[in-house]
Amino acid sequence: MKARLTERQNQAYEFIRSYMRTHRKPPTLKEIGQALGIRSTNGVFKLLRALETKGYLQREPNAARGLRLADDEADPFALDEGAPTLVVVSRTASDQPEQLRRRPSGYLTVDPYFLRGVMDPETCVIGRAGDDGMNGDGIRKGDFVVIEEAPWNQLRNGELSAFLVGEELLIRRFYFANDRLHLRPADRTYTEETFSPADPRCHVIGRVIALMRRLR
Amino acid sequence: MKARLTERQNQAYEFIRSYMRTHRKPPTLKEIGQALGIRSTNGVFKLLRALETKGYLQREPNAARGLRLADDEADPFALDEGAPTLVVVSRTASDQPEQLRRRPSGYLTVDPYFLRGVMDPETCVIGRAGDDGMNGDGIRKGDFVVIEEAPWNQLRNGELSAFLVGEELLIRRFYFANDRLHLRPADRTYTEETFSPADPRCHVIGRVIALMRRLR
DNA sequence: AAACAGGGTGAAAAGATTTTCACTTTATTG
DNA sequence: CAATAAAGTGAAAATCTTTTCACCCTGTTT
Repeated sequence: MKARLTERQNQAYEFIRSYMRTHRKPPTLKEIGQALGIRSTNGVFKLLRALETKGYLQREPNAARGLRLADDEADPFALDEGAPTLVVVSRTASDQPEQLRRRPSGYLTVDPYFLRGVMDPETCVIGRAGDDGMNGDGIRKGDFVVIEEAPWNQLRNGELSAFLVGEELLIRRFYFANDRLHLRPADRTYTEETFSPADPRCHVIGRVIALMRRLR
Repeated sequence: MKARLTERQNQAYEFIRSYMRTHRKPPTLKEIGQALGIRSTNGVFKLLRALETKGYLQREPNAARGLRLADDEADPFALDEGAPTLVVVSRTASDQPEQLRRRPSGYLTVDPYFLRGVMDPETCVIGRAGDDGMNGDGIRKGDFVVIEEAPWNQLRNGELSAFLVGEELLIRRFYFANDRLHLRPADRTYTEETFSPADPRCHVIGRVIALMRRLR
């Protein structure tokens, strides 16, 4: 059982964790000090040493940002308590669409409210809109889209859907006509593309059921 | 579309990626050099600069381990321990803006990734865009917006912000000029409104930092 | 042939970061 | 009360890291 943390130590610990989440790397002593209002790096140094001896932190001596949380091995899927965590697929996965989930670029937690109607959250992935072709529908390049995986013959005409074409994840309205898949953009500056269902250049991922965007 | 990587650049990129997985932080130039057999940090430096201009990497100048994979948006480390749950404010709260949180119409879980830069998730609430005044910026009526609460004098000019005006939650760009608050829509069909800072008809909630939309 | 991009070497300069030192404050405790 | 632990201040020293400079080598392009 780990030793109890003092209020101040807990603040430091919490800051480090939240910093690591957003920055993908540990903070420097100075950054921690700024966040907690400590002017001397030595003040921070002592806090960290305390956290280390209490077993909350591991430090790598003399290394810049040489911090690591002692218990950060958690499986992202293990802690679903209501909110499922979905794979964010990486753009470099386009060469092997079958292995979308194999090379995740990250994970995002999504409120179940946005997964309404989905039988199994495991059938969903998150991607990022690759262009501005759906600007007219309020979807911008870079937006995170929650996609329920589905083969093309399960998509309804006009349904907002996601496709892997070339290196890009395209969001389009899907139509099936004349034995061909039609990907219709909402913007006139983008042209409608059509593919035969068997065309390997176009991989259908599924329907888009939600959208998230970070604004800063 | 991203430029192709050379063999060497790809090796560097892959090393950085695998290093980050195991170490939970980016490597130093020296560490990269050791892994690839490059004796001069300058050799590594040039590789990184190439990766940056080709869009595979982002660098933070002069910062130790100031690397970040461009294709690595959400948290790859899963330090998760439950995403914060925020209050969704009800539209009927407009009569008593001070008590926004008192009458929640619901709760939503938000991944910490979308709260970047927010010190305390408790300072955030969620509202729903009351009109289409920001259609031009890809925000539609009914969208869920995550708002970091802030008084008007802490908002920067041009910052996407949220206001309670009448019965509606308005999303607008905020400008302060001539001693008045200007709420500027992105759509011509809506007119810019201005208020004196003391005007009780306009209640400033804060800045909009993220957006979520259910699409079915 | 000259010009250029990709990759490197070595060394040095410029910054960033971590550690150490000496001393202070506040609250708690035997 | 004197002793101790937690938390800090300020400054300086010791290390790390990133950046810049000057040059070298090898293909490919012009």
